[in-house]
Amino acid sequence: MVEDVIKALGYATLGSRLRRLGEQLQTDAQELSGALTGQDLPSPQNSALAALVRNGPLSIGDLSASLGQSQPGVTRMIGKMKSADLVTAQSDPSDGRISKIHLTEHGAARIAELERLHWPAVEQAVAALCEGLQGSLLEQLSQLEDILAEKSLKQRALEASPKGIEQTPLTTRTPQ
Amino acid sequence: MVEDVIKALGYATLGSRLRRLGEQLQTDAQELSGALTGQDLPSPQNSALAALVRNGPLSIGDLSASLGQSQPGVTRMIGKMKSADLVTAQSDPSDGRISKIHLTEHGAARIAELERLHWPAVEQAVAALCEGLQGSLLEQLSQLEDILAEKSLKQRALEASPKGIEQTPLTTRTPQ
DNA sequence: CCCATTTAAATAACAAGTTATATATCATGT
DNA sequence: ACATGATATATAACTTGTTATTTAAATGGG
Repeated sequence: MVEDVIKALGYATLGSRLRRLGEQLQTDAQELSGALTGQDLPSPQNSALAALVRNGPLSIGDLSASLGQSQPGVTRMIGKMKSADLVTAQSDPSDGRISKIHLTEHGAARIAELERLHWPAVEQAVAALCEGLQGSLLEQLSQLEDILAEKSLKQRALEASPKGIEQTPLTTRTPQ
Repeated sequence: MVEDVIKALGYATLGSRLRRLGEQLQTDAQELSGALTGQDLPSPQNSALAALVRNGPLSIGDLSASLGQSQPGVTRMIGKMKSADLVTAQSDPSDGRISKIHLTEHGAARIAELERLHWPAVEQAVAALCEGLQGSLLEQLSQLEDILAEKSLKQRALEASPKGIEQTPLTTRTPQ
């Protein structure tokens, strides 16, 4: 058994640790979603859909700010979402540089499904995961890592509520 | 002003949020390190060097477990570190499949510098950042995001201790 | 009115992670 | 002792993030 260096170094490697845990959570959440809806939506596209349904059509720049990631990254993601017929771009009549991203009918339908099945389930499962966390950030991260290592998010969620999961509409939620 | 969707959605997008914050912290820490040592070491290679100086020569597999990332990822990173003359590979005499990764003289020297300047500074700066965090995981993350947005890790660290920063050797630290 | 600057998005090149698969060596059972 | 299976690493292809640069459109000063 080798030690977990990232964990052992504490604050010196907090960035790597957050990133590592975040990647795992994203993967786990996507798996859970796949099990629930039968379809697979890449995790970053989830947030983009949420941004659009919450705020209406947005420019690439607004999406970039809203998701907290670089403009070229958003441009590429939107390109994929266009190919998947989730969104379309319409250039702004009052400013030709701006490309407003709209949901397609298919995209809106997909969101309805996500709101019914995916989003509340993931939120509930992750909230349950975090329920008992206590102490400093490092301590809470260790607890979270241990919990996740023991049993996957998907397993937990499916055991906790194998059938329907009630919904809280994402559109009306306020930032915390 | 557009809202921060990842933040607004709370537990539903915790994975993305951890990842995003982790990436920022890694970048910030690398910048701080650059300012202190004049050299730039990619953040993941830092952890690999730490693993090697703490545990001695390790196989690719051990490194993979120790860093908590996939074997092919480690193989590629070690390839870059070989090119940078930080490590060398020696195949294990008792098992030809195993490739033991050793520090080069240059790698060891580099680590000595990191132990003197980089690692304690980053640890101290990040610890200071996290000092006042309170509440649930989401609350602590929000606080951390706000603190970092206000002033970069590098700025803080250089202001707090513009000259020398005392060291606590990484090799003798115990996992928390 | 036109040139210079600014701004929005697109493109290119790179980094660092992933999974799936191939290759090479070791271990084992008959 | 050799064929079979297991294990360690390497390779390939992909994802998703980044920065730097290019292109196209809008704005503003002279």
